[in-house]
Amino acid sequence: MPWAGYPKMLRMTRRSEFDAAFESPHKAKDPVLQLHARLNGLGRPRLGIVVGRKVRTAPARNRIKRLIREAFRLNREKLASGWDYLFLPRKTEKLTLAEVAASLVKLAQKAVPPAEEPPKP
RNA sequence: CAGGGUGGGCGGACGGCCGCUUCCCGAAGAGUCCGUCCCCGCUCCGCGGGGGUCCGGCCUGAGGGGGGAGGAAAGUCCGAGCUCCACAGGGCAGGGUGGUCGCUAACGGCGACCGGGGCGCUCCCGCGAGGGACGCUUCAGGGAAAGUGCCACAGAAAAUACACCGCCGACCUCGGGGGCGACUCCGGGGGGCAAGGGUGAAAAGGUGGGGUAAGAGCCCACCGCCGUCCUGGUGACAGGGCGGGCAUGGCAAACCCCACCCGGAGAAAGGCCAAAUAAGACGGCGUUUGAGGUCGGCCCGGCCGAGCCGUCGGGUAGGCCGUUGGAGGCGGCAGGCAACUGCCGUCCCAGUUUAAUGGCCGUCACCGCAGGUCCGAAGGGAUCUGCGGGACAGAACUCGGCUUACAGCCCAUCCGCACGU
RNA sequence: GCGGCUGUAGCUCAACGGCAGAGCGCCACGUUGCCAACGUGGAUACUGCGGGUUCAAGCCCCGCCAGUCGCU
Repeated sequence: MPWAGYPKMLRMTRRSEFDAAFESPHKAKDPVLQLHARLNGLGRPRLGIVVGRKVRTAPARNRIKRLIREAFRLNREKLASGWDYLFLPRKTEKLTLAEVAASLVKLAQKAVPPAEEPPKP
């Protein structure tokens, strides 16, 4: 069983990090999610989530974030290290973990060019 | 019985796997950062350099243990604590509250009481107007004889009352008739009246009688109202006696008046550390004859006070504290109608910051629908199987309320043998 | 966290507390061979929602909802 934790070092926490990810050219989207990916030079992947006020209530926003976090956590093996992954939800109602996970993996592979994957330190 | 009303409570449980956050313990490890220890130098406080890693702290951390959303955490509508503004002073302006008494840290909250309004196949009294009892319900409920303003349309008239239809023909007068005459009859005018009609949300007390030409508080009785005194009550008020023929329409959630309350800003408060630009340019005001500040406006007084304001240009926007033990929860006893309070015992119960408290699965319980079986006279109930469902909503300094949202369940009480079956 | 403003016909806006209106748009008819323009007539609103005050509320008061703009 691979270690599937989600500590703070795997999260994006700065305003500047989010702004940089939005400026990145590596983008992909499908009906469920939208992804902005960016090289972070840290040798590990990091996750950022933005759920707008369009989703009215706080519990609904939390639900979306939790599902995306869970999908990220369980599928980290399939993601390229050294990248920041900023996700935005496009579908906001009746989400399931399975569809979020499928979308997340697919978009990550689509947005990140395999050649640019940095060597492990 | 179903189904409702009112008040109160709960807001799924258990297990498996994988995670998040915080606190504590901590095998072991590393750096040589700080303290400490040793040596050396300098002008003996101290400072600088070198070294050791025994001890303490910091750092990393296998593993173990404890805690981890709500009744509304929400809206931000009130009230406080707390922090800063030197103290939080006076007046104006502004805002808020509004029956009384109490509770409270405080409140626009809560409790009890008082007083209005509305409703009743209800009851009692009265010829009647109406009064009383009971039950339910509702009220932002100070002041309208300080002032100002408004009251559309309709209507004759809307607050100095008034006279369209109408009623009267006592008094004055004109015309006509009858009678010898005293006088009398008819019609009109001046005039008298406000009972009836009609309008309106509202028509200037009401009912019954007397009275009159007709009428009218004109007079009387009762009901209502006003004034005054007495009694009871802390009080709002209540009850009673006496007096007055009745004045005082409504609106203050219109301006306003009265009483009481309110200094401002808010944890992005505020404090500390680190990092970074620059001692930037131009313009204006000012240094004891005082700029500016004292986070809403004006004035006065007091205080601080040498810088302040505008435009352009540039830099940083990271960490720690505040930050969770409190008007605190639970239980018992006592006081009070109650809100609530006192005493004793006991418990420690989130502390995040792109923001934790979760994800998936299973079992049970719950609810709805469909079908079967059983019980009952029936409405229904019990049980089994299958399918579906699980609300409103996420702490962000902390409390007390208010308001709003909410699947389903439980308890108490009331309506309901029926106008649902 | 603190504060302001707005909500009325399909759209943009009016309305001393007294019967909710204007412009554009829409519909019908006329005009034209047809269309546009023009002319005539007409429809369209539980004034965001729920209460209250008042004889009477779009307007006054209270509570919600939605939108929008600021400050730090």
